[in-house]
Amino acid sequence: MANKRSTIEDVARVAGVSLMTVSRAINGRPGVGEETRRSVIELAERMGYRPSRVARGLATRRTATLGIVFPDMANPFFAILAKGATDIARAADLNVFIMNTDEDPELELTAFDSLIEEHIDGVIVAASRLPRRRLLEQVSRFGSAVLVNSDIGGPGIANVDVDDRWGILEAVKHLVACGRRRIAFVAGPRESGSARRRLAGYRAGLVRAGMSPEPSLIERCIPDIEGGSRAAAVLLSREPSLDAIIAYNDITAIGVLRGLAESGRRVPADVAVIGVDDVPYAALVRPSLTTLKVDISGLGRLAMGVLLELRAGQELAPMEAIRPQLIIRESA
Amino acid sequence: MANKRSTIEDVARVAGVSLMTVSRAINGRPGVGEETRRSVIELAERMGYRPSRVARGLATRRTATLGIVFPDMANPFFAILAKGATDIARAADLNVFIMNTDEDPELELTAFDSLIEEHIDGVIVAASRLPRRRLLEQVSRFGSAVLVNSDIGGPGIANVDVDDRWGILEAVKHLVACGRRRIAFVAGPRESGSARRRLAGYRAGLVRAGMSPEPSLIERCIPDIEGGSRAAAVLLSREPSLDAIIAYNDITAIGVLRGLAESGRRVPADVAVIGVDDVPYAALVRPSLTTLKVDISGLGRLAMGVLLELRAGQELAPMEAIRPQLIIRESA
DNA sequence: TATAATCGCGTTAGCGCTAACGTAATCTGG
DNA sequence: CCAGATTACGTTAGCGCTAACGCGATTATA
Repeated sequence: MANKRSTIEDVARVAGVSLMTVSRAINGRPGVGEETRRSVIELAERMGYRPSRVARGLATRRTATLGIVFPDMANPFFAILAKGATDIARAADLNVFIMNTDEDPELELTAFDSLIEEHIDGVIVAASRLPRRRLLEQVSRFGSAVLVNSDIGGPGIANVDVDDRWGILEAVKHLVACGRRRIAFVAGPRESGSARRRLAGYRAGLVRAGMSPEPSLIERCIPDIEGGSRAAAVLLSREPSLDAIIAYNDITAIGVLRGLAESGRRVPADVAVIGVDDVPYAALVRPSLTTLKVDISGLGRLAMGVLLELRAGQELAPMEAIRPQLIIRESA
Repeated sequence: MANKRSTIEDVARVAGVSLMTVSRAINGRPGVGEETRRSVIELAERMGYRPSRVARGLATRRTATLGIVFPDMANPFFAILAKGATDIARAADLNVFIMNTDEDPELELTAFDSLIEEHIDGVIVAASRLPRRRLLEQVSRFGSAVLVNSDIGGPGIANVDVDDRWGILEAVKHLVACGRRRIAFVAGPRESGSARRRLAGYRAGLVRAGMSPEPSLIERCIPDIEGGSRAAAVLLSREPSLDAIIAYNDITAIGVLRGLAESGRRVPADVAVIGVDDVPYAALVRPSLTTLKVDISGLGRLAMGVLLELRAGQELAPMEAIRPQLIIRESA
């Protein structure tokens, strides 16, 4: 096996032309006659010739490879993001290294080092665990970079975001339109940027509806089922009159559903519930969950599209944002 | 930004030694004095020098990069598999290209071409959509390859499998031990290799328990909730006395639960149900689902481990298999 | 003490490709 | 009909690194 691969020189020799003619023919560059080009391409194909991207990378100082750095591809959010991004990259004949950092800043740094060693042309970073300064320093090492859900800028750096604030604002608007007046919010972890933006959306939504956000209607929690369930119980004991709960995400919202059921509240008759993410189970629980769906794949495609523009030299890439969509099901 | 990266030559010049001394020092190879080595490494670090894997790859004809090819990383199975595999690769300081084929044989072929162009050292392939001959032909282009859940062999090719047959056999054994005697099987799609192996396990399990597999207790279906629900109804109408159902996977099993509920059967009192996969939702449904769990991450780690051995020249890699584990919950 | 083995380093020659320039043949236009 | 532009190639010089070999100085061995 592995019968030595043929090189551009082999092709040139057999074709009876120079290296450059083959190179130009293969890469569709001018400077070769149509007939020569066709025959060279055909010969190359017959010989099973495949250009070495490694050699090409060395010669051109562009590798036609990119990198994506995020915490964990076992998390569907990142998996789908990467899928969307690589779909676009593939269409442009670019390969991409996907690096998991396991939420570990040290591993994230070695990932960046590794990508530098691979001489990649650009990088997409989502949910970095590095402090702002360090992150900026790292992404600046690359020719171009796109940051997802971050507001760090600089030359050759673009941003692509989910408009969480806008989404929750829509959710509040929907609940108000349904006649809900005591709307609570389960806020998720304090450190999370998205949690912060969602909370801001909640507050802005209430204000816009002529209400004022009350601290007693806001409860933080660990973003899992148990956390959601407990948060619901806490909110209910503090504000028995509440008639709607918006949760940090769907998992939390499912917990909220449990908590409400255990307290004897009916959903949506007594209390409406809205989650965020539209995870697959959201449609399966009883009652099925009304939720804010983000087109994650679209987010990935957008990020990669912006990166390609950046790579091509279109320096100006303003911040792009993707708006969630309210999926109305039984719970609200 | 992108202030020109320093090369090995820069380091050598500043250090006042030759290129090779730097190369040897950096790569931990013999032929340099301890003192020189330390000072060179320290200088390289201070200068922010990172060796170019591209140049190194050209010079050594080994790229220290690998590839993984599968249909869809938005599918958690593949995402987790890739995660496990890349964890191991990272520990060995290898980078990996992850290629999605979108279930498209054409795209799979271009993925292989692309990986050849990248000159990767080895590849892991899962759920190829290529005919056996073509797949063998493709993976033979690489120095080493590991196939997941396939039985294609050859020089430099190893296999890593989930022992589906054994798993279902265990499930049958468990049901028999619980006193079930009319065990049905929802078989999933006919084309799937895993479906075939699971069916074989079901038959073998019955035989081993002294029963004989009856066609009326086997029903194929589309592997989604609707399909599972319908299959349960069909089985029930054909064999009202059945007291257990093993489903192709958890999604199907959840459908089966629905179907049984709609027919007024209680689970597990009247009918026991077992799924396969242990998807997160399996623990959330009512009753919670007894299922066969596969350590997918372990499968990925195993695959990558075998690939690394192959790459290192340990030619002999017999077929390795991972056995599912029966997670006993309420449904059985 | 002579000889071989070892150590610590340097030099040379590529790996496979392309950028940049060179050159002969053909074309174009006034 | 001839200068200048254009076309269709070829040649040369690297990209950044390492394999392989070279070579003097030190150390072990007979």
